[in-house]
Amino acid sequence: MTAKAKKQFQAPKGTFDILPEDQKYWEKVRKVIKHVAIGYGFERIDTPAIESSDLYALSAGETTDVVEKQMYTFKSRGGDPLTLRPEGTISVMRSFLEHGMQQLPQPVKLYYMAPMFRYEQPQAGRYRQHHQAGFEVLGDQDPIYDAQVIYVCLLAGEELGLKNLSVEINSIGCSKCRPAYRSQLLRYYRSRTAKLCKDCKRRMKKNPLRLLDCKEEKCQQMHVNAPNLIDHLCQECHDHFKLVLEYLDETSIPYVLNSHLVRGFDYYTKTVFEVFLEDEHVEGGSEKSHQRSKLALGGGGRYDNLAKALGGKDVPAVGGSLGMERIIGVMKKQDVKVPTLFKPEVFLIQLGALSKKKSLRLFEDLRKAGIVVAESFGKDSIKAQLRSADRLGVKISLILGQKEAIDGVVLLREMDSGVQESVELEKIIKVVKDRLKK
RNA sequence: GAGACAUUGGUGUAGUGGCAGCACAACAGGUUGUGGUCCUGUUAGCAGGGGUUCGAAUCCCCUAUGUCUCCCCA
Repeated sequence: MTAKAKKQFQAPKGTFDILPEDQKYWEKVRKVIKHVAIGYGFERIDTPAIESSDLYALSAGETTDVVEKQMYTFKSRGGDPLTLRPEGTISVMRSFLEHGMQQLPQPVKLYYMAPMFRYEQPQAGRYRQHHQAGFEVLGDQDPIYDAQVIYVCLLAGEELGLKNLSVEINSIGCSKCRPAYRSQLLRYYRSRTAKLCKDCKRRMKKNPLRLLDCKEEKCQQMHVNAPNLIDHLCQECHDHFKLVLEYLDETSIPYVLNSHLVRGFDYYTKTVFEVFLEDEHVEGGSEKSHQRSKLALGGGGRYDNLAKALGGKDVPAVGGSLGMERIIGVMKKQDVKVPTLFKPEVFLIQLGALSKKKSLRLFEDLRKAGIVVAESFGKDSIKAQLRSADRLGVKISLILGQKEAIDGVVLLREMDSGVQESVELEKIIKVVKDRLKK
């Protein structure tokens, strides 16, 4: 490939190819997510990668970063503008309402694994197309499902062999108590606006709850005395949150309350949470670098108002999602072992025109018998083919030469010892199977 | 949207203004139809464009991509 062609045809910025060598990680993650989901009664749902653009403006919040500047939106011929989905929850709710799933036994538990699209500056662990695995429980307001969703997210990580996972949790109230809190918060900060950093001034207008999350030291000093959301929850939200925590106490989940935790979408109510990896290898060890080392693997929360925002009836719901790229990144970093996908046991070698023709049939007979076979039929020298066999680490090579093809036999070579014997073609499958058992 | 650093064969790298080298990988050989180790050979690169210079991988500018801070998020 010339340099020019390479330049011209790179994968688009912030996207990447998942190459064969990495597929084992993806396969493992998909398998474990599916296993955990099914174990907890979640059924698979797949929604389109495109949705009506209005869907997101109505639900996620028009002023959220994602809706404001991270969506891939385009005109569809003659129809409403479409958007490549930036997240999964909204599509699931849209589908729930569209297909009248309120008529099913409640709650409806759904899971998905799908690519998401956001226009932003790529960095490590942050892409324009990334994959999320999500769990949603729709149609039930019981706090036990908040706890279950959190548990399932963490469990998926643990079943994948990840260490040092933890959960941060908070309640951001509901449409009854949050507005009141918000105005209290604004009152507190309004007198102190001058001292706030540039970003916080913007946050005051856009999303006051985010003020609490600021990392600037000066701002943080102010946050200490700011009104605390937890103290301003209405009775219902308070009781709900208390129960969520009590249920979590029954699990082994290491959770931490974080009263500053706020999530990026407007549709969240009551419980919000994030799954983190506590990184042990912090260089330098300063407090700042320690904070940075915390990597968010996923998050979620309750979204009781989403259905209404989409024009449906009240559907209380809670869900969470995990970033698959980030999980795989941690698996590699923590050196989690995953099985190789293609591990042939037998290698079929052909020599000469006649046996080359016959090898296709023999290969298929072996495969049909459940034996994992490999070949390099395109190479004609026995040397090259044996080298391939060796590289693949097979136990047995079958050599079908010109002589053997005529005599109706095949040579069976044990790769470790180099011992060879001639076996009749009709018996070869049985013999190979016996040898592989040893 | 703001700032910093980076980019040399498929991969990892050396080369600070004077012949682009090394290792691994890949491919082909090392005399009849036999792998690993070894030996030989082949393929393949200065991200793209412009500028300075007798001469640029090297210095300057622009672009692209990557990485890291912010912002935000998975």
